[in-house]
Amino acid sequence: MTAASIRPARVRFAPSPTGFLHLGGLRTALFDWLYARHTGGQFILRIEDTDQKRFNPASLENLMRSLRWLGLDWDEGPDVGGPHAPYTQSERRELYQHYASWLIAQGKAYRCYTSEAELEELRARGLPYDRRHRNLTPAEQAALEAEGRPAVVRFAAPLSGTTTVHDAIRGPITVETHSVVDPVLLKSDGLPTYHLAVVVDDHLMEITHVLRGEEWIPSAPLHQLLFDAFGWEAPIFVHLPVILDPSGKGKMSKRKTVVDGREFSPFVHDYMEGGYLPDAMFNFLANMGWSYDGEREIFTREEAVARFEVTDISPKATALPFGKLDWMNGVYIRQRAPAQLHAELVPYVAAGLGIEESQLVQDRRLVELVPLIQERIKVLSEATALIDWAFVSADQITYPDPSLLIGKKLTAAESLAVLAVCAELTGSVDPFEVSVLEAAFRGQAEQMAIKLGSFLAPVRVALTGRAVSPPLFESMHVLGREESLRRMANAMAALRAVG
RNA sequence: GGCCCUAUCGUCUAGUGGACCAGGACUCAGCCCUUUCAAGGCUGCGACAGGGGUUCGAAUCCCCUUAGGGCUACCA
Repeated sequence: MTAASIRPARVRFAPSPTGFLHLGGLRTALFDWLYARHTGGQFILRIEDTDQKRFNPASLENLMRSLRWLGLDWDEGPDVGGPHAPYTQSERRELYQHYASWLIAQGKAYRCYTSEAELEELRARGLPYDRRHRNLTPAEQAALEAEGRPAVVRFAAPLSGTTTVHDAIRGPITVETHSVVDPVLLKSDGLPTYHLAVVVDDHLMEITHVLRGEEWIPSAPLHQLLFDAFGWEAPIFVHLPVILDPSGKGKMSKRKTVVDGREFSPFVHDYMEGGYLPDAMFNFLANMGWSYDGEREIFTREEAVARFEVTDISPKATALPFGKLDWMNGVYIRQRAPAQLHAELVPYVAAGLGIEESQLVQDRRLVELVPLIQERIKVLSEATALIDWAFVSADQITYPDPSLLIGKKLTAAESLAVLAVCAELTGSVDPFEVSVLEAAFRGQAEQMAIKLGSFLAPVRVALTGRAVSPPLFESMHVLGREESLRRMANAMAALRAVG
């Protein structure tokens, strides 16, 4: 543990509710949470909805649901309240107006009457704002006010010197102060811009560490200048590397993209619905820009909390390795207790089968099937495709390609004979248990001098309709003796029909 | 264009001047195991962007080049 983690940190995740939460945002929230928990501090959720034009009401619910799914619980926030409520910026507008007025009174900010059109003109000529209203005489200002022109409040940034912000990952970042060209603090609609709101709120909410995307680095000097202007101590800045597109080229887009023929979604809810386990996603994301120790990539939440340091985060942008996500999700699925996996699988399988969950929860077949597919699926949503044969009647197993019923190195006649003898065994074994079935079938295969794999192939296809299935004797047991016999009979008929 | 950030296997990463002819993971290939498919085990392919310094010694520090990325709004 380093000196940086001795003090309990107050860390906030401050998304703007303009759309669905994406993986980059979730990673930021995860790091926020990890650091708050590591230091025994607080994790705070704050909603930055100062852009009323882009506000999307659905995004709020999506956001909270996504955070809860990953297990990121917040100590203060819009729904749970806290000592610095409200936690929604649109409900704090008077606060920002007050601080903007204070800045004006101090001569550190001023009202600017430049219209959008005038600004557009400057931009068209490649020029920044020319500070035209920074030093208005009282008479000039009165005249503009009298015209009823809408005004914004701009920061009167210092005109010389350099400004340095300290980034916990990158060290000092220094820029020429004159490059900060009097940014707008208060918009003409009375709401603050991000810059004012973030500084005021981070100070008022006693935030100690600001973790945010590196796209904020360019405006960090402005924020430093604002903290200075207010006479406040700035928090520690931690600019997280951006997450790149899976192709590795460019920032991850906010739409689905296709790479190597596979579709990738940036949205968290697509992974929730796609059958990824929150534990796996947590573990996966924790490896994006941070690493546990260079050797282990699988670790628990507790282990990550114990070890997480903001100064260990890499400054390098990363492309999400989705192949590794799948692998890791598979690892977590295999680690699951069968009973828990069963519970997690029910919604997916019920949906896949098109039946009600209530019809499935008690179904003995699924209970038996879960351990069989546990090491064969990487995401929950793949389960149905592996076991749907167990939930249909014998007649629904058709053999469109009867040649599949022919085992490797066997003729159609031999396969038919295998099926016949297997049906006989199936009908006679007692008790109808996996080990008994296996012993009987093995003995028979040996007697007929057929490799077990080839011997079992016709039976596998007969029972499941496919050449690939969960282990055979267990599958037979799931179906039961009578159902197994029906399917073998049908298969033999299908094979004879082409034979 | 301007300002800023970054640079180790295809990808995610370890590495903070000597223990590195660079370690782990995913992917891929081969072999083993095997009841198909998986899972598991073993082996292999595979990187310090380039050039200058500093130093007895550099992946590690400095500079330049190159490449990628971000920002450049009364959006966040």
